[in-house]
Amino acid sequence: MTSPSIVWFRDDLRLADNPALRAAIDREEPIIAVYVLDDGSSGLRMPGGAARWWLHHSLASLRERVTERGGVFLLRQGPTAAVISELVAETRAGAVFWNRRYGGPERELDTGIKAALRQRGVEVRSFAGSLLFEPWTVRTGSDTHFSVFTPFWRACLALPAPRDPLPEPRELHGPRTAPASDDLDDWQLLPTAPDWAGGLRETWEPGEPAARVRLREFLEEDLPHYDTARDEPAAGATSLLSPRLRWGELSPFTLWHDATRQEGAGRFLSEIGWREFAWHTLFHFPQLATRNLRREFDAFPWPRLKPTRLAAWQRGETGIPLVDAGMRELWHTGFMHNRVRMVTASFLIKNLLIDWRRGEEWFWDTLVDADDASNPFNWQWVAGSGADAATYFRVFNPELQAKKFDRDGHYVSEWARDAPTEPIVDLGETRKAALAAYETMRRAR
DNA sequence: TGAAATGTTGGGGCG
DNA sequence: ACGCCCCAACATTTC
Repeated sequence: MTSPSIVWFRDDLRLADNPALRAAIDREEPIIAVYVLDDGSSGLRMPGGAARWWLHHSLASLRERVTERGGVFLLRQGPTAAVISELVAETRAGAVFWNRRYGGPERELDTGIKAALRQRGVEVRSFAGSLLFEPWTVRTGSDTHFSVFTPFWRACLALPAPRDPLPEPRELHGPRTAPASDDLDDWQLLPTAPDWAGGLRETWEPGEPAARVRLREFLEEDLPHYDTARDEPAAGATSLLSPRLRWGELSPFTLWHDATRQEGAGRFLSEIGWREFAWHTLFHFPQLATRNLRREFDAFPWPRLKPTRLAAWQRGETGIPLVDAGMRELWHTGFMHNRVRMVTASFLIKNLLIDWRRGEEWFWDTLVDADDASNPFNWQWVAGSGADAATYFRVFNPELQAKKFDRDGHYVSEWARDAPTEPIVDLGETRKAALAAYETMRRAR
């Protein structure tokens, strides 16, 4: 009589360095891998359109890899807690393992599931797989959490080094008869009418093997001049690993292990540090996507939304070349170079005076790498309302930014060749209006 | 992980 | 040779 182990996959769509999967292997019972597509009833934020496209293909890749190794990979849809509970009953599973999540609704859900299963005598264990440093382990001298990045990251680096990554299993043994699974196509994660995913297909190959290829390539070819070239959107020198980390195709432990062995990786690793900082911030402030972290920004006098301006920004029709290039890269590829993200975000917030939440929602729907922490965190960083944020009066001038970081215009001509050239707003005047609005907010305190 | 305004300095043209 | 002015180039302050 067997009592299978369930490995519940979530934001960790990989075989290598997967501690939950490792624990199941060590338990030496048949393994049932499962991914649950929640129907939204649990308060979780559903992935946006581009993210669903990625999820589909990453799941397809992982399922194939599990199957190749003799395992089973199930797809189930419904309210998460009920789905897991039913699966345990149906398979008479003796254990459920997963890697931890750090968002508010996710933690609440996972805690409840853990308690309920344990009450039924099921072994439940969760593991650290998605963050190098778990939020409750990084504390200031006065036992609070950090609100400034530099001391935060210094404190992380002073902790015991992240563990070595775990090897990828060669074989997985499933139960004699596989439980039923949904058909991935029935989940309708891919866009159909219209199919707008052509640019995504041209740009990306989701899945763990391609993630590993890109990591190798980045470390060998791009990391040596990451410090300078990373700021130039046409240089192609950024890692492009953000969606790999978002979906867990690549473990941060693997990244850490490989990068720290190379000279001059400090800058890149500190970018990984910003990802950690964003997740820690979300852990301590679960409403990050909807509420200003700095409450004084609640008094910011956002004018009534002008939908045509928001639409012009979304479509890359602002008449500002670097902004339009960025927004078109985003629409086409599901990705935008980091510096251009800052410029387009600054333009929406400070030149169009549109609430950062509208921008956050658009990026959520169009980015393949948007996650619950980094996306709202970075929007609040630009808005000035976030943790260790840019002060509001730091307004990017997209023309100057283009001059500094896209001197030859390669990026703009790649993405905004036929974009309008008449700016919808005057950069100088709108900058002044934004500073005045900021001043109004400060006086309102 | 800003930009613009304002201040300072120093070389060169010129009377 | 000198003072004056102009203005780049850089530094500092302010938003």
